Amino acid sequence: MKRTRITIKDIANELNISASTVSRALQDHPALKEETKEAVKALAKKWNYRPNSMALNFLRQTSTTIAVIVPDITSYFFSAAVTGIQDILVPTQYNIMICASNESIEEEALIIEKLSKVQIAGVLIAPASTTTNFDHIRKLQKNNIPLVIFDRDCKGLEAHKVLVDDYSGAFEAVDYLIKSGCKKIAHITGDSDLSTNNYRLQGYVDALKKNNLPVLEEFIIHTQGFKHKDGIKPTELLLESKNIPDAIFAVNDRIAVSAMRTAKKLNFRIPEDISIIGFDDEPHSTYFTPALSTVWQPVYSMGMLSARILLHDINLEEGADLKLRYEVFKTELVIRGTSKRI
Amino acid sequence: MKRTRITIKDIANELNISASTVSRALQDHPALKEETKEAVKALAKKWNYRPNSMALNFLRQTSTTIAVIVPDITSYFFSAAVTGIQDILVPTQYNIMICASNESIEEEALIIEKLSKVQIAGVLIAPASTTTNFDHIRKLQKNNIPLVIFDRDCKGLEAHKVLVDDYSGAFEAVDYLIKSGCKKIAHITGDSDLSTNNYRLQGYVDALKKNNLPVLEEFIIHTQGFKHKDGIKPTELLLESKNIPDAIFAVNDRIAVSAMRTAKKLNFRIPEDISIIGFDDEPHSTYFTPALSTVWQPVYSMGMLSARILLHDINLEEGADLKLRYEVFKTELVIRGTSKRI
DNA sequence: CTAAATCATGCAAACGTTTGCATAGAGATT
DNA sequence: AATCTCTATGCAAACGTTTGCATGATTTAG
Repeated sequence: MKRTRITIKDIANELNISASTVSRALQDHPALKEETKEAVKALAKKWNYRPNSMALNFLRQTSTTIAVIVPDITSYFFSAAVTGIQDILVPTQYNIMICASNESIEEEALIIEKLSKVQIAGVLIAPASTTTNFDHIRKLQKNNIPLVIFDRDCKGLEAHKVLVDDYSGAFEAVDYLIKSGCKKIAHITGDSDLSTNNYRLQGYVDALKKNNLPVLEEFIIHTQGFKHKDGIKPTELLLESKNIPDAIFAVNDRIAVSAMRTAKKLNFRIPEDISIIGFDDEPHSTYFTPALSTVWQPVYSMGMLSARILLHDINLEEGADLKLRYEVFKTELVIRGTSKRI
Repeated sequence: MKRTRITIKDIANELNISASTVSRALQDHPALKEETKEAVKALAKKWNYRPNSMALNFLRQTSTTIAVIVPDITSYFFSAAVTGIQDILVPTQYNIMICASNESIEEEALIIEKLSKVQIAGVLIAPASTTTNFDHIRKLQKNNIPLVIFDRDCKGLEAHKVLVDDYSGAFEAVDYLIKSGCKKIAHITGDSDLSTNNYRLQGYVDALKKNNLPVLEEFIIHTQGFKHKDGIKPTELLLESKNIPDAIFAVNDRIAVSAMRTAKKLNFRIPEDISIIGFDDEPHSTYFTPALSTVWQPVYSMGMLSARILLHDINLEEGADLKLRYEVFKTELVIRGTSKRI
């Protein structure tokens, strides 16, 4: 009981005309008699004719699939970005293929390898935190596949980029902490291979410097992952040391949240004894007690703009000269309960 | 500077043999001379030949794309399920296309409409909460596209189904609350069109009955969405009424979390004055104070099994008789700080 | 030494659609 | 009546690969 789809030939046979006429009729070709067009369209509708997309792809040698590569779809941050991408792409003819690299450059390279087998129309990528070598990404460019890099920068790689101003986001947060009376501000940062982490770290350092506060190595703690559990040890380290900080600026909300819980367990009052500010503004961050102060990122807009830029690139005529876009979104400081009011 | 991919014909020309021989050489056809095969393979490698997947798809009239339709990729629950699906599908030849219905039957139907234009190998779907009519899903079946429904049941639709035992998950949670001394247990439930909500409600009701507690209509509050904000009003309603409950069993963690915050704002102590149990066990639920008691669902396993069942169905030989799978996963009650110890 | 069997390879069709070019028929112009 | 110009349609190639069948060359058997 194998389904055989209606083809253009079936319609042609039924109406005793050629396949080309049917094809043209369905495209409203001006050279055709109105009568013929109508007959074709009527039968096509009656028989529920659907063009065979695989024949089309084959003919044109391009597919209508756009790939999105993100480090982790489980995190709110990337799933919100993907939502933005979808909201732009769904109304178009393009379909979206979402791939997760699990923060691993190896998996990322494997994904690109697999994608290069199926032809794709374009790629949106937020590189893995371990991606320091861009050969696999360059391979896409060599194959003339339109590409947009978002959220995380690939220094030295020329491509469309849509980023967030992590530096000034971090700077503002730390500057606020200082203005609210904190003098010993620690920073829990992540993998130093990652551009976003570095920009945030730099913002932290510069805010201290600007306010004539010392930059202490013991106050900068590196952690590996982005998950809640990765915030526990660093916080214990800070709060059980001799030189206890009066504020923690965490690289993201998850770390901030577990710093909060760890501080509470160690009987610190928030924000009286220790202020905490995160980064991301995940939806549940408001619901903690006290509610988390954090840095909001326009992640949905970032997804949308990335998708728009990619679409534009894909639809560029052959010869047109390509102008690389470099877009940076501003963050917003959201002060809630884990930091003192100015 | 348009890239022209190496084709089988290019190799054939270079070696002065026919395209068919090249094709067979690459497939290790036994009738070919070892010598020829090696020459072909060597050149294919040297020239970095990649089979044209669109030609293949066209020839076979099937694609290697599997679609996953979920109500919302932003929620931890579905993104974790998708991760399970990916972990099964990525090592195969299949590619995954993820689509979000935004809990809307209209968008869901639109997605299926769009998907039926591109041929797809199979579909995994967690239906939207508003999906009460299954015509669009049946259309897939009519087109002989393998299908697995997961997480949410479509009563009356015959298909592979992979679900979670919401009923007993809810029953156990409420039974626990009663055993811990609660006598006036309220339930914040969701959209009554949704199978999972109904099973949870039924489990709640039956647990009360089994323990000879009255089922009070005023203790069953319906809310529309699944987001944090949807839990505020219902909780206020409950805690500001004349008959104040001593426990709230919430339909999911997000609602539970906002019930928690609302209760705290109204100066209830948790769990002394009011116990709270959620459903889902999202990663951040542990990090609230007190940590949220909840019902864990094996969502990752559910995703994996769904993908495995779909793969099996896709690879079924033409005539083989199809046996519909109906799998139900057990939940696990996770008692933390928002409920009293027994 | 001829016929049969085996081996290695080529030919051509098929998948569905589009599109440049050709052409049949009708009407208009000389 | 011969030529020209439209108008409406058909023909055939192209996209890359696979595969059943045919075929030429070589080896083996009788």
